[in-house]
Amino acid sequence: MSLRVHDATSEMVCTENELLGWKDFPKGLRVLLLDQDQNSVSEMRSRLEEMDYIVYTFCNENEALYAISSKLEVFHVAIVEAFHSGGKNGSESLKPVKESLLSMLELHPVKHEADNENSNEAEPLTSVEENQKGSPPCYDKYPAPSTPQQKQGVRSVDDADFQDHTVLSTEQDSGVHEGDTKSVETTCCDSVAETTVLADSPGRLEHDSAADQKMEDPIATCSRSNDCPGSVSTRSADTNKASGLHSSSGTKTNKKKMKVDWTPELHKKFIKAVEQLGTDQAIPSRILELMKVEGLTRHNIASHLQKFRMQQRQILLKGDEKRWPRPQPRDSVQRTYYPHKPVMAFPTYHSNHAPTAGQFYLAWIPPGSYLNGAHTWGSPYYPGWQLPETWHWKPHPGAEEVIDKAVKEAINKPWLPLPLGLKPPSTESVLDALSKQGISTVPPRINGSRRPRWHGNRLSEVPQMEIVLSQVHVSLRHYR
DNA sequence: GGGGCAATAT
DNA sequence: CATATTGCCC
Repeated sequence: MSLRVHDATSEMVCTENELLGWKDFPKGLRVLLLDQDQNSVSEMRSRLEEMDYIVYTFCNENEALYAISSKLEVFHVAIVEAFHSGGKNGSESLKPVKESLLSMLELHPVKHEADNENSNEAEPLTSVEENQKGSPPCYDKYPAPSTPQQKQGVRSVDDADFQDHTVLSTEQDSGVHEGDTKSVETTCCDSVAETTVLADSPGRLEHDSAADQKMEDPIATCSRSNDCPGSVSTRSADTNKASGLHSSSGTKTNKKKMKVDWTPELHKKFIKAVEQLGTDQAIPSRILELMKVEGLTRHNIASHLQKFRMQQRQILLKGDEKRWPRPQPRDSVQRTYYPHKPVMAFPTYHSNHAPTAGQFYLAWIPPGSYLNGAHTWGSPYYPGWQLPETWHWKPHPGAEEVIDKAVKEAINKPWLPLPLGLKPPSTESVLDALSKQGISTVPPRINGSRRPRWHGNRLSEVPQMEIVLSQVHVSLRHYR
């Protein structure tokens, strides 16, 4: 997916004029609409829907960020209202949103003029600066994948008439390169001449020549700096599994552990595997075998998983933090401009990039999981986990207590560590409650020698599903 | 041995 | 400083 972020500066998310410019986008454009103001959301939504766009509304960044980060939905356009009304300037307050858009949607911010001359990004970025007030950010005229890469980068422009446009754009590989890539490119910093070169299936030879890197290569990214000339790139079909390793037999220089470059493509595979596995099954070893990326070790995945989980948590925390703003340092230049700086993000358009149903896979809690406890598991925010065509996020959680939300968050996302300040219920109380609920399948280990420990907010060494489901019941009582 | 976490390294 | 690696504990 590709999108741009466009900061505008009207109080409302979008003025009449601005909306007019949006009318010519293709039908079915998937719009993420984020605005705290319920009325604005409603109005915007109806307007957009009149234009035959598919609108997903969010009144809280947390949810929007989650939707983005967990890739619940593929959005073409994001219209985001900055929530901070004072203090920070727009770009600062929007940071989490932008960051999420960037990182989770795999946009690659590049310094303004730092156009790396010869490095072909795996996912070329196109950036179009939007200067004209009120006009829709130009749409790149449906750039085809063949479009030569344009100026890359992220622009943040503050012009005099209070337009703060941040235009991000990239092209995501529209093709669903379905699991063909089964090797990981690792890089090491000393000269490793022994590169395993294998011809891949479609008659194309992949090699390590940095100068000859093709941008459509899913995982060929070379470090901009030339300090890593010896990038080992292996590629193989499913059949030859050990093909990448055989070279190590003779060469000792290759023994060194090579740093795994988690390219967006690799990360995508990772995400895919994680999604496919679900929360309780998303463990390194399974992810590893699902990714089928040659050369990737379980440790690599474990590490990446760790980072990924932390990012997930960060996103959630940032969302809550913003809902509970703390006093801003009275510093420096108070922007007397419009306090709200809405952000619009929209993609370059691929006529052949109609989102497919497969992209709507729910990230962490696949539908059909936890069938028994679906009713208890379901969050008010994710009613029924329907297909995105039919569901919409609950517009507004209301003026809920922050603590309540934190609790719900913890319950709904038990795979995440508990937020700071929220302690899990004591093991005893959980066990007690479980037994009172007639859940007798849990204690096999518990009755044994060792007593379960808390990992994050779930018990270990008990059947995951049971404890997770049970905890939904238990926690509601005991957290409060 | 594997998962998770934290320290360490780059 | 972010990210990947390594080590340690269970």
